[in-house]
Amino acid sequence: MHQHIRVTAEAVVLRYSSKEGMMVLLTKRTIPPHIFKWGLPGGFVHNDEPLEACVHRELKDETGLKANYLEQMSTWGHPERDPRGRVLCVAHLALIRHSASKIVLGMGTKEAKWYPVRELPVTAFDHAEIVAAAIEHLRVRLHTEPLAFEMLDEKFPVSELEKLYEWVYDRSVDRRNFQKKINGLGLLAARPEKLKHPLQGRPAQLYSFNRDKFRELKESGSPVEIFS
Amino acid sequence: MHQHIRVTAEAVVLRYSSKEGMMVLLTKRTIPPHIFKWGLPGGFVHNDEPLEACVHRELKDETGLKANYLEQMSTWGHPERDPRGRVLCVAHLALIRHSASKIVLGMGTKEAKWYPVRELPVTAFDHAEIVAAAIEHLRVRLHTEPLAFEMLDEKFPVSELEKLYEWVYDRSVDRRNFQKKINGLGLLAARPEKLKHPLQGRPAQLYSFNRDKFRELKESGSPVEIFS
DNA sequence: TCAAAAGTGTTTGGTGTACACCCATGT
DNA sequence: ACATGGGTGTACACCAAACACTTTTGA
Repeated sequence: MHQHIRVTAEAVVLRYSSKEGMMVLLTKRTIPPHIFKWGLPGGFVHNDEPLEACVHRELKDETGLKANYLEQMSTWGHPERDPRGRVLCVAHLALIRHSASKIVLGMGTKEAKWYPVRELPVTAFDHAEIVAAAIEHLRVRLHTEPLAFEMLDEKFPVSELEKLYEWVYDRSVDRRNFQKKINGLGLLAARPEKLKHPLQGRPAQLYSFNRDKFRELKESGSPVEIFS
Repeated sequence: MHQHIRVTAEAVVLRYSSKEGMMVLLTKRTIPPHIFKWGLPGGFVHNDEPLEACVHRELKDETGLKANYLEQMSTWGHPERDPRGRVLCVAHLALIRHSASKIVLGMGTKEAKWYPVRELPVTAFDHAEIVAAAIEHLRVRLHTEPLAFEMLDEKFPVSELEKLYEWVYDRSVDRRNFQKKINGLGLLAARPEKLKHPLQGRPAQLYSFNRDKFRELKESGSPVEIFS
């Protein structure tokens, strides 16, 4: 008996801004099956290509974007998930900064668009499920891994970080306690400058993520809990 | 260009006992590549077979065992990981009770054996890495998921549960605090009987895991932390 | 001067952690 | 009686949670 299984690598690419919330990158299918529905960027893996390389390549081709962070998430292998036959999907989680998320379509490329994660259009295959799984994955990872900083600008006000966490965990957080906790860990480094021209209100102090400090904490044994 | 990628589903099958610690099930390869080295149970996925079904089938065929718990873990896709060509491995974590872990070889089946996780023999492919990843996976999951109970007998003394956690997190835990924490959650139900014929010392109270209570806690919103 | 967001400190309750003695059994 | 593991309670420290007023800016 000969095995015939095809494999795709796809990515749930997320960006966040306090204004629009969490958004996911989708591309419009131009061929059947599921023609004209929206799906995850990705595609068939080349024979000699690592999975992550495939995601990067397809993402570049389809949208011109470069993920700031990429990790494998889960593999979707239900035999009936694709009407064309057996197609395995190795799903990835990709994060990108809002400021670097402008889509540039290549020649003859399908349409691509950012959609609010909580207001998806009609999606192809099991891709809506995969997006949901990605958010669940984020929920687990954000407690202990500094993935939030992969979505924020290099310099950001604390409130932006806080709102990201509020979005992911879908609850409000006390500003003062949040700041205290984060400062207690020493993971943020204050920048000399402040946020220029806020839309309203007092300009916020800008911070950047102290990656070295995080590594240090992590290696010092005790588990690091960024957010509870 | 035609895609030619083969796919295997394999499992890191674990059992635990306080006497021997965590052990992993390995099978001895009888054909090249890596002939005579030890590898994970598993094999090529049938065209119309779900991934988990494949793991169950191969496990049954190769060792006569039935996993008590099975979940997908990660997919290993490096192009050079198998000298025969491109072979993707969808790795799973499987748990089994020590009392149900006696290997029964089928006809003409390869040799299979339990090995202490921290004293592996010479392994095939990247399987040693996959075992390490499984332990790491357990470490993350055991904080919040009741997977420990999938490895213990239906009825068990608290000390057995405690020692399992001590093994996984590789540190000692205060008996009294552990008991208090677990009882506080109400996840254990005392059984009327006590452990018969302990090797030494006072017979321990037996408990069983209260799955309904766990579900209830989980659904009541706040995240359940079984162990910190 | 008003609206909007940012910055800051104290109190309190709950929980993780450290710690020591007695109990039940087999030998 | 002794060795071995099982069962239990208390004190302390720390951290998470609740909570309100002042400051800085643009309009």
